[in-house]
Parts: sequence; C-alpha cells; structure tokens
Amino acid sequence: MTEQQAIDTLKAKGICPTRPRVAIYKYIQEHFTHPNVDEVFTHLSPEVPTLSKTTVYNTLRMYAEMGLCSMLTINERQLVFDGNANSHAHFMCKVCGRVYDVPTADKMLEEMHIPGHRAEEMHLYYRGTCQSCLLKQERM
Amino acid sequence: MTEQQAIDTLKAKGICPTRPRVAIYKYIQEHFTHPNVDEVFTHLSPEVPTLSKTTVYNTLRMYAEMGLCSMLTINERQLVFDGNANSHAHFMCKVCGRVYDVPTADKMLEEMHIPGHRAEEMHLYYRGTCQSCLLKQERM
DNA sequence: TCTATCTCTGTAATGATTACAATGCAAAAG
DNA sequence: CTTTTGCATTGTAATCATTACAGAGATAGA
Repeated sequence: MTEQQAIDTLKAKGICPTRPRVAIYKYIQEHFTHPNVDEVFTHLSPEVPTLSKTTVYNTLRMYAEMGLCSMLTINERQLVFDGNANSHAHFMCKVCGRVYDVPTADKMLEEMHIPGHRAEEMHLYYRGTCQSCLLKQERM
Repeated sequence: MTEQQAIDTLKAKGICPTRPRVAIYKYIQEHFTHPNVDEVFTHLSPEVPTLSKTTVYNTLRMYAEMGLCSMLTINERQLVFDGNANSHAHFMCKVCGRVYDVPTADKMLEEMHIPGHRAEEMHLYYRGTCQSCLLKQERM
C-alpha cells in the first residue's frame, strides 16, 4: 500500500487525509496482525513523532465506524483491530493471546437475518489453544 | 430453579456449594438477561449481605471456565454473563446496550473445525440497533 | 475440639480507555 | 500570500472495570 493509495481511500470516504490518519491507515493495511492501540502507537511513533495515543484511539474507532477496519472485542482485556475487510472469523489463543484469522467456508453467515433488529456487524470467533501452544505443552 | 437444584448442580461439578456460590448460580439461571457483575452483585446484596464484588467476579469466571455459564465480550466496556448453555447467538444494541438472544438455525456452527488449533469456545454475535431503539428513532 | 484447607471479603492497585481544554494545522476565501 | 475558520491533534487527568493480595472466616475431617 503506497502513501497515495491510503490518501485516496481516505478521501473517497470523505476523511481529511492528515499525517497521523494516513500513517494509521497504512499501518493497519500492511499489518493484518490484529494489533491493539499500543502496538499501532509504538510502531508509528518514530515515523510520526508527535503522535498521541488518543489520536490512535479516535482514528481507529472512526475507521471502524466507517467500515475501513473492524474492532474486535475477542480479547477481554483490550480492543484489537483488523484492517482486513474480507469476511472471516477469528481464533484467539487463551495461552499466548494471539489472534488468528479463520477463513469462513461460505457467505452464509453474512446473510443471516435477525428478525426485528437491524444488524450492522457480524462477528464469529473461537477461543482455545493455538497449535503453537499445544506443541509447547506436549514438550513439557 | 430451587435452591436444592442449584446445590446439586454445583456438587455434580465438584464445586463446594457455599452460600454466595449458590446464590450466584441461581441468579444467572433465573435471569437470562445477560447481566454484568455489577447487576448480579446489586441484586444479591440484600439476600447475601456480606457478598463482595470480588467474589462475584471470581465465581462467574470459574463458572465460565467450567462450562456452567458463558462470559461474553460483546460489550466493549464490560463483561456480561449468560447462564443459558444452549447454543445460540447474541445481538447487542449499540444504542441501548441491551443484549438479546438470537436462536441459531442449526448446529452447523458448533461442528466447525479450526485446522491446527484446539477451539474450546465458539461465539457468534451481531451489533446494530434493536427493534425498540429503531422505533424510538422513527418517532423523532 | 483442633487443624488444615478452602472461601470470602475489602481495600488498594492496575491499566485500558475516555474527557477535555489548549494548541496546531489545513484548506478555502480574500 | 495572508487571513480566517473550523476541524484535528496533543497531553494530561479522570474514569472505571477488573484484578491482586492479604487477612478474616467458614468448613470438614480427625
């Protein structure tokens, strides 16, 4: 993702492409690692020295509300963000805390209808022990 | 749910059926309203005057780990608990914060397999605006 | 009754998130 | 190019859900 692509996407959504916003958008598009606010802040600080954590919070929340990313509450202790807009589920390891993507077999889930209510977001996730942590446990 | 039923269930799981624990278990079985810790604490305080909030946290977390209830992170600000063990999805209204149950059409979701990892919990939920809040908005 | 163990309680600490007021910046108008 | 106006950003302080911990209490078996 080039700087220009990020700027164009933000402009297309009617978002003023300021320096912090472009950097944050670029970061979540280049790192599908489900970062939390602190990770985004820490990684971008050198590049945008005046960046504040409040801005990271505000910006990511805005992106989530506008559909530019999704905000996951899979981790009970902190929010994490996912720049990958394709429909997919998540798996969180209770041991190491990592969040993995899980491809969903089909589009069925998206079409589910909740009678009466207006659903705006759908989330499917799993919690358990990831392969890497299972292997570590076996060795002990 | 009678007191005795609650005691029997706890004993069957190897949990010492103390007064706070029985009261908490009984409460979540009688109130499928997705209460948070504060609600459980406030409602049970008159009945169990020495109850402490820490005990509510510890007990509900234990129940969740032992499969006696589930702990939902659907609300980004606080945990809520669901004593209904039957497989179902949830809908959270972004306006009023209420959490509704959504019956899942079939058992398909439960059988999903995550290659490599060991999944222990599955959660499916939606966020949006509930019927009641939609109606209120229309009136304005 | 005594003792060992498990529970519970209350306070204090933690830490993620948000509120807010002051400052800075960007783009349009002049 | 400068001014102006409104939006964005910053940093600090506050909030508040959750957890840690240590002392007090209850329980069951000997």
